[in-house]
Amino acid sequence: MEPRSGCAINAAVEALGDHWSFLVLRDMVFGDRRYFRELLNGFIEGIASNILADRLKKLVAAGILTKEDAVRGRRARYSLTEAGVQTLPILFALGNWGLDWREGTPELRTRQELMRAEGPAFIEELMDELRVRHLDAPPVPREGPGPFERLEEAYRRARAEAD
Amino acid sequence: MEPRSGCAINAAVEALGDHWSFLVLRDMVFGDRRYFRELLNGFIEGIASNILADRLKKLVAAGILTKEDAVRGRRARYSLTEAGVQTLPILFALGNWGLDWREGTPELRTRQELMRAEGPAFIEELMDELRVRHLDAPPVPREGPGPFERLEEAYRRARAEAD
DNA sequence: TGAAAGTAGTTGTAAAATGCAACCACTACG
DNA sequence: CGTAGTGGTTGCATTTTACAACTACTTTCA
Repeated sequence: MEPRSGCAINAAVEALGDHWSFLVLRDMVFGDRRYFRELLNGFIEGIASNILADRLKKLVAAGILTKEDAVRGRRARYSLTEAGVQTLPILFALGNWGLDWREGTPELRTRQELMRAEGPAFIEELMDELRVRHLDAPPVPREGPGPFERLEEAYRRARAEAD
Repeated sequence: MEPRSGCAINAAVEALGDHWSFLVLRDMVFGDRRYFRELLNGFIEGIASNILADRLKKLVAAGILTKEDAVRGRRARYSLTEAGVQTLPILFALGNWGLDWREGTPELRTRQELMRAEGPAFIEELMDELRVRHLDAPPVPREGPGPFERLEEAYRRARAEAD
């Protein structure tokens, strides 16, 4: 596909900018989903299987994901590439905007609010953890819970408070 | 339009996430274009007039833009709302990603490279300037050129160097 | 070994979005 | 009054998306 221009913003929009690509990345990152069925069934927005298949194919072609064990009928795992990991700041910026300008269920707001409260260093921490999970980077030496665990924890606390 | 979920990322994608909305915002912000024809003729990617009309209408409906002087035949000016100004970090994140992971013409890379080099404070400065231009905020007291002028300058320097 | 359940998709068809070119109603200006 | 410019709209062809059913293959377990 020929890019419509040499603009960096346009390049990102062409690679990622449709209704589903960002949501696929969101679910891979924050839902830790890496298999076709996992993604298909996990989507709160309800994606069709052919659209998911198409988006995964395009994201792989664009170098944002890789696909392992590509044998038909066998569970094939999708992983983020470094380019995929680097989309996290975009997801954060999108979520941050949506948090201010659109309503959201209290549970779903929690994640974004925590990320915002923790600041930019937290985004870096999440990206490092993604490199461990998806790119076989050596584990980050750390005392206490990792960034995703802290998100989970905040989520549980918010739910407990809501009761 | 019913949102497909209460997720903040999904909210942003539904409001902004199609091939054109981000590019309209980009041209309004960085190209300082605020009129229909200006946008229509200015697009390096070549947008159709009905698509531009539709996107502007949707962005107004979503509270991201406002439209003044809406008399048919008279120049109608579009302005960013505060929600629109707040999309700048998203544009920055998209451009930053595109800069690393896609090719771009040297001229167009300049803007993004400067923004990256100047850091997060520069984004804030740009947003303040947008509030002056679009929201009638009082001018920012400042010695020397403003952030958009500095972008222009860097752009000119890059072109001069290329020759 | 053989049925059942699970895997990643594909296929067919309808609906929606997009792209293109021509056209429209109005205003500003000389 | 005529011409150029304004912000669009209209009609139609093409492309993309959505939904549901179906396929080919593997794994599990009796």
